[in-house]
Amino acid sequence: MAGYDHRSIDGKWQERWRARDTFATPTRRDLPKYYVLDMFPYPSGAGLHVGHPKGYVATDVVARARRMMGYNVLRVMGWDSFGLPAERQAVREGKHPREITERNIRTFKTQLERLGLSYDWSRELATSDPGYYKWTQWIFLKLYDKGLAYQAEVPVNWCPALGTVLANEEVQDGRYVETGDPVERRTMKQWMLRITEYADRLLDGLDGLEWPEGIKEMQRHWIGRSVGAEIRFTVEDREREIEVFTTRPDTLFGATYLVLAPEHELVGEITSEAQRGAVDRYVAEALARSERDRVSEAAEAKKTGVATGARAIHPVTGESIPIWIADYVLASYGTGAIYACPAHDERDHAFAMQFDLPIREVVAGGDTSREAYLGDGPHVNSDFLDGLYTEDAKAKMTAWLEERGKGTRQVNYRLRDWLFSRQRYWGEPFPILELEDGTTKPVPESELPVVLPELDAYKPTEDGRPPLARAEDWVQTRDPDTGEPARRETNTMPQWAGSCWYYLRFISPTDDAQAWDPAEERHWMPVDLYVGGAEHATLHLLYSRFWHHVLYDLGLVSTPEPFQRLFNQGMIHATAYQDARGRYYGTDEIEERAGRFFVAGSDTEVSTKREKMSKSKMNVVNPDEMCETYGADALRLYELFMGPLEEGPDWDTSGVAGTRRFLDRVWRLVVDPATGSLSEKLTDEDIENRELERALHSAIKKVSEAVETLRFNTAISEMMVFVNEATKAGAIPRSWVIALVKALAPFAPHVCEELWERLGGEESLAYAPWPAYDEAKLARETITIAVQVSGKTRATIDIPAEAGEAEAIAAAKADAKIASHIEGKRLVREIFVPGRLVNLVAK
RNA sequence: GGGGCAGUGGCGGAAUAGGCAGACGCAUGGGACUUAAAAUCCCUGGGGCGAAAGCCCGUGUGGGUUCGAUUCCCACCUGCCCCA
Repeated sequence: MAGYDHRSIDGKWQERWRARDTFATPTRRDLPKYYVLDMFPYPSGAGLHVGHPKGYVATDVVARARRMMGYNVLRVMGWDSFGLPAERQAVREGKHPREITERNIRTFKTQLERLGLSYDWSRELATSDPGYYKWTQWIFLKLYDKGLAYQAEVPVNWCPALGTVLANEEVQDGRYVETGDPVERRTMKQWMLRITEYADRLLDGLDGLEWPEGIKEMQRHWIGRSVGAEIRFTVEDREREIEVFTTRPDTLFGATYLVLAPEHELVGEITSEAQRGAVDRYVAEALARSERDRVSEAAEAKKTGVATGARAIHPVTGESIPIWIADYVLASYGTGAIYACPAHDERDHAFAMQFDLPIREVVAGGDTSREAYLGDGPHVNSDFLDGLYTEDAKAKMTAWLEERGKGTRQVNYRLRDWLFSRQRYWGEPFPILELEDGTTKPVPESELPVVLPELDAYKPTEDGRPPLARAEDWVQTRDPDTGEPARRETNTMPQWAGSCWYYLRFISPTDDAQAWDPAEERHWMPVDLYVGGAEHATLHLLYSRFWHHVLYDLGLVSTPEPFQRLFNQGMIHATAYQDARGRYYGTDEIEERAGRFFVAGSDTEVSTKREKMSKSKMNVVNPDEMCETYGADALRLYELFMGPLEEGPDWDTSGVAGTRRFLDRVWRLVVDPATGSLSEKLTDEDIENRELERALHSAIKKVSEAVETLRFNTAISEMMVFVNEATKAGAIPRSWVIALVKALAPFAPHVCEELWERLGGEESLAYAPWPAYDEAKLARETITIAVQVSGKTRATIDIPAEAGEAEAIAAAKADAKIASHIEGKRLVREIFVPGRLVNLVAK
């Protein structure tokens, strides 16, 4: 046996950790804390593939290393277990969603356990557990009490086939992306959360966070704060005003017409009789198009629109200008109306050209007859703004409007309030009662949780009410305060709800009396490191920050922000094979012939494409098989060795064989493969091997830094360098090998525990002190530097590390090769870069 | 359409306050050991010319700055992500 037997060792140590409760969260409070968190998964029926554990392995390395460094570590895992897929699977299999969910969780957990991840499983939680969602409902009541939850008639994406509202991202080209069922816009009464009230706080809070700059930028853009003015135009011959929002009040003198969104409430009222037919037709057409389609057109694309026949009074000049409707103006942004300044806005310019409307330049610097000029410049044709540049002109115009009551400074957001209800079964019921007089009333805290009723069908009712309406006995209840009849709310919360606060529940997961213990919360929060996919950049991370800010305002948590540091791991890719009809095939169904790929035993040619690993693309690799063949440690190591954590490289199973070979080499440093006892090479005597010792300290340093920087791939290669050299060495001090085993332990805990035990270590090395490195041992006495002649490297020379400029240049000139290159030439410059090179510039 | 990130051997990737391009691993080829294989160990490992020493070219393309550019600047091409 040239290596170790992972089949017995993996199981042995996983069993010991379990039996000894090795990863129980520490209760002592005199150590610095470290809360490292994975974005918890939705337990789908497909199980894990090797792409999933990448982030979990990274956080496990951090958690294990931090424990050895003397930190109190909180390391936990749970399940985002409410959601539509389980409900659909339940319908297909004729089972209860709870049953499906529990089965999927068992599969996920078994798979994760095989990887030896150091979770404190006693803190496991699931958002669909009544003991958990009791507190989700409790937080909803806090939002409700604070006036942040309200019901409103809002336009939604309604899918008649599914009988539910869909999120914007689930709809494309008027169809549900998964089933292709048509989706229509419909106005319905929905629960909304007033996230817009926190827009500024969510924006400002980003500044202090250690998040990838790109993610912060995405959140800023999503919130989309813009400062401008709301300006009131009077409709000619009517007692009506139209409010428009603009970020460029400085261009008001360039306004030559108004545009209303087709849905604008005044459209019907102000349209002239002559235009009514055209307007009605246009409005009907516009409503059929999705908002996404309407805004996705290029700014200079052909515009459509219709004049209403009405006119408005320019608030500054008193001029009469026409009012149009056009679908490039959205009802949901600003006031649903704009004034058009075609000289300085691309869309307005395209529109004005299309319908031959006047273009009036008010900012000098471009040729506005040809295209909109968006740059800055002195204002012209603008009366009291003439000569001013944009910034000053904006301020002056806004002040002018405010003084005369014709407008106000206004901050506008792209962010909308959060549509918070779904017409589904498998979600949190709202703790809300509807009384006979039509008013709503929260369920008292003492009555929580409002438990999901048992149902045997999960579709909406025949008349289109949500599935919970089927539970008549549950819906019909009584107001616990008055005993009067009441009806329960039959909508459920969206999947985002449970994931908004799970990191807090991990602090006190089994507490029945409170959502979390305040003293514990003060100890553990904020999350020090949060690792997960970038696909949650806006929604999940914005929603949970919103809830957390509210909880902070209520004095329920001690920090305004939940996640101090965020890191996005990349998604692993693999080759996917797809035929002309779009069907995917697994690797085992494909054969290669003459450089082309075919479905095995057929003439069906398939194309190859690099895709994110996914069950639906048939390109997954199962981690269980990797653990079976190569062991959990080799898999863990490869997940991190394959590239930087944020990248998404292609999976290559032979790479796992490579990391396994490395682990076998480590094993053989300690264990003699012939005898099975400790290697004869290990010695307790001092050894003079500066290079090997240097490699050891360099590896320890690199790994120590990686715990902070998360650059694991280069840290692993540094350990490989040491092991390669140690393998060649005749004898190695036992203490050096012990230091390596400790540094490698967070990556490959099973084999390292076993080696540690054989080397005489006691209990577990999970809490063994982290090895120190010595900068002095990293220094070299003699270094090799490059010698260039006119910028081209011609030789390398060995010089003492502390050699100065004169010494180095003299040594360079003394080199025979260099001498031949500079012979007969004049040296015009001599450059010395300490530790790097000498460059002799010769002519 | 806008913004961001990236492009390095057959492959994943290393190296940027500008300083020996290709660490480490995979795949490849050769050798040792072996009856043989597996495993292990050693060597090779961007391209071209050359017997060799060595020389020339080479980090998407084209320019620029510099003694010196994978790294900085400009333009372009390609890919991915986000937004629209």
